[in-house]
Amino acid sequence: MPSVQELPQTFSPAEVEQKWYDRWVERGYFTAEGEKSDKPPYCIVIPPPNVTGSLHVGHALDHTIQDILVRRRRMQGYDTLWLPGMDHAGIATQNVVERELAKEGLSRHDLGREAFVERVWQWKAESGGAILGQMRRLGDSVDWSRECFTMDEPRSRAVRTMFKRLYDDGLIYRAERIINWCPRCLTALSDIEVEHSEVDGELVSIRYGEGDASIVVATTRAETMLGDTAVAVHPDDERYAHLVGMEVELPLTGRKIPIVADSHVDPEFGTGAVKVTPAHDPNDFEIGQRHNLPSLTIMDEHGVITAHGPFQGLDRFEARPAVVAALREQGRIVAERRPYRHAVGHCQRCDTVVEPRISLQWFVKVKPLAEAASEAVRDGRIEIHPPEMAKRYFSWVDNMHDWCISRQLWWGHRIPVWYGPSGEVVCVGPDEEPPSGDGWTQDEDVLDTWFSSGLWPVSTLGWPDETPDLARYYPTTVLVTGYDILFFWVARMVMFGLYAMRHRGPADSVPFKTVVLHGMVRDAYGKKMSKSFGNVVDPLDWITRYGADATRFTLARGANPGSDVPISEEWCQGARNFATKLWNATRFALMNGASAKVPLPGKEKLSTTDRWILSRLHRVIGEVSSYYDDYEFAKVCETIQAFAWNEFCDWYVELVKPALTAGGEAAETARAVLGHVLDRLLRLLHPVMPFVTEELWQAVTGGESIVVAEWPQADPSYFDDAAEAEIGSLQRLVTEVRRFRSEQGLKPGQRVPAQLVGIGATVLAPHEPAIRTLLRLDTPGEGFSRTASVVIENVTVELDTAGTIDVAAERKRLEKDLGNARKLRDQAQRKLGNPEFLAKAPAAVVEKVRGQLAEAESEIARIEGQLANLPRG
RNA sequence: GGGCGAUUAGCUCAGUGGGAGAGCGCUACCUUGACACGGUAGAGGUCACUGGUUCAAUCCCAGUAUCGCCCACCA
Repeated sequence: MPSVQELPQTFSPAEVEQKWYDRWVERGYFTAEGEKSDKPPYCIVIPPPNVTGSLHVGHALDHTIQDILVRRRRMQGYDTLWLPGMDHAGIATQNVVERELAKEGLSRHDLGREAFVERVWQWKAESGGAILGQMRRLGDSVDWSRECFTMDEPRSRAVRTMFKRLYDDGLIYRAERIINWCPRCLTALSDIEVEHSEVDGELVSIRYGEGDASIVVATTRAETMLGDTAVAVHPDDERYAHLVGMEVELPLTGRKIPIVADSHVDPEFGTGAVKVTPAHDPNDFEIGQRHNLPSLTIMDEHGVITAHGPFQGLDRFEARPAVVAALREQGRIVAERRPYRHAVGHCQRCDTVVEPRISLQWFVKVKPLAEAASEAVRDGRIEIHPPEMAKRYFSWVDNMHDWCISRQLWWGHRIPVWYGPSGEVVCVGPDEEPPSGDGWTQDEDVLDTWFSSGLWPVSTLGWPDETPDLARYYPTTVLVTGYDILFFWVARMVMFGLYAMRHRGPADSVPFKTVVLHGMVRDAYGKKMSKSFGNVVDPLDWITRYGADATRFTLARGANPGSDVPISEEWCQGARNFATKLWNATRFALMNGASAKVPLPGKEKLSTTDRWILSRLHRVIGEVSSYYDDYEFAKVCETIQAFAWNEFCDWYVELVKPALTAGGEAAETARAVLGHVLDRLLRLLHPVMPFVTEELWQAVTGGESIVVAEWPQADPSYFDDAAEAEIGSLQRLVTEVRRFRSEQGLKPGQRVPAQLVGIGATVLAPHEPAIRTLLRLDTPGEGFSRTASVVIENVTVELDTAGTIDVAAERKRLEKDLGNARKLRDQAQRKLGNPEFLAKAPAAVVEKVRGQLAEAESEIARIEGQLANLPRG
């Protein structure tokens, strides 16, 4: 425990952080108590970061919020479990490792499946270790004894169990359907892994058929016409009624294709006729199903044309202009619109244009799961915060398509299905032996990475086993994550959690009771962070230069609910400055013998100043506690900072200095109050700034650790309106005289003889010594000559400025103030003179306006008095 | 195309049916025995626009404009 002497002059975060984090872990503060605990449980599972890469500032925000919640609950006496872990991040990680291999001139196929996966595990070991180090630097109070990985043995078992159960329940099926395909990653993608963005394309209208039997279709993807198997028109479209049922010749191919009527077609768009390519467009696929049309695949998995003819071997983007050119040559192009902006799907991981493709894949039948997930939020078993975000949740779960879960990757959970020599299909549970014998092979594909993430809240607690942790910590209390993965992750956890734990009944099968969504971290101008823009913040860099506390404070300070989080280095410096301010205030207090170990004297012994700061402290404790309860982290930070800096440091410490210097009973009391306030203040701030508060709290209290200190309680018996009013009045007096001194160019250090006329009759009488110290006012001696005066409420401060004062400037200033005061008075009078106002406004408001009028009038009197006191000339 | 949100000081954002706020930035003065990562004082805003409701609107309602985000199978 550092003593006064050991507390160095400035705060150096690096040493303090390292020292305390190690000690916290050693002492087991972060380890959940588990079944033996008699405390209420509080559990958060971490959104597992991808093993690939390192933590970015978005993680820092996410972790800061979770750590704030967990640290506070720990102090409140909960048995807290913050469960850490990482995600194998299938496609993302595989891509990273493939890129590494490419540097060596190798592809994953050169290594083969087994060696490649081995290589990814190696990568995971290095990269994952770095992430754990970053979490320690941030101060994450996670339970390291329970660390998980989505591909470790227990989690893999959970995945296989889930797959098996869903399969047996008929909620997982295999089918040949049109799916999103990335021709670069060479895998299927789910709907949400496709990002739509607007691109400039070209809309060409092509005439199919000849003469009377011709029809014009419009397309942005001319190359797919090679795979057309029909043309569709709306059933009620009279323009084409005579053509329905006929066939037209498809240009370039010589094939005849039918004209069908389908209500999907919008007669208003384009020519009202659509070319139908069932193999390469999801809509057309459905039209094809409805009309029993053949699907003609004309591209391979790389997006290269396979159709026989002159276009064979061309990439889809080369084929497009080539096809158009060929059609133009035949006079088939009747119109072109270019550029034509339209939305095109891109692979979330590599930005390649996604190609709809018919293939055999595994799907989760989401309807029953999604309905349950929707219901859980609708009926309040899960609360989404901020509530506006629930709309997005509903719009997604209520309109979800079946989820394609198979991926043609090597890194991930291999699908636990075996195929027999005679076409048998066997889904193998985790505790079962796969069928052996000739001809049996396991499915080559792996599961979508979100399949295992969706199980995270159950799998990390030991599911499918009924472990003590699962019994105790499920449902988890809060889930904290960015709104960007509401669909990817949150909705799926709800679906899977409800399903996996349904034996517990509706209330206890939800994976978490509250979802706290935060925004994205942005730069100081609200711009998205991006490498190319050069505005990316590395949290470790800030931690190194300004400390983890400052970094965390900056993030929490920006975290207003429902909006993105802007941060800047300057603000981080400000947060660092705040830590330093606290450091020095504590040093000052300790240097003067402050301690939280001595009990606070009885109220009758406390000065008004003491009672004021205690009143404010206890009100702030109450406010801040409810801000914590409401996930209002920005307000938590703001309120604590404003109290600590603007009230405690700027006023209380300054006011108490004379007493401390003088010694005696008042000093004794002040020391106790300083200790009391710092103790509470530090505890209140600890969840946000864990390190500096620990270091200082140890020095002030000598307690074991602030990590396990009790959460401060607001004690209403300290609320003291009279003391607050009195100090408010004192502050106005001091500020007004300071203003006068500053505007009159009196140097701050310059002592000025003054008398405080009338102070004896006011509540400020006992504060006269403090006022004189703050304002550097000497007691008047021989030859005192009043050259100026400042009037505040019932006190006139008469000053001997030993020279001329700038009367004109002062008069100008006072007249401006007078104008403002009169404006306020007139406003209040107008209201009070309005019978309708008096009749209809609530009594409290009328009272308030009366108060404003009185205040304005006294202000006017004050200023007029001061103007009258101004020396002439 | 559908949905959501925003518009308040130079910047980023709070805020309330009844006298416009914070942080940073800016200006001036100050190395005062905790702190210059500091202190004191100050400047700066028709609360996007237009209508409506109300005794009273920055706040509620409608519309307009601009910006942002999400969803989406109009070729």
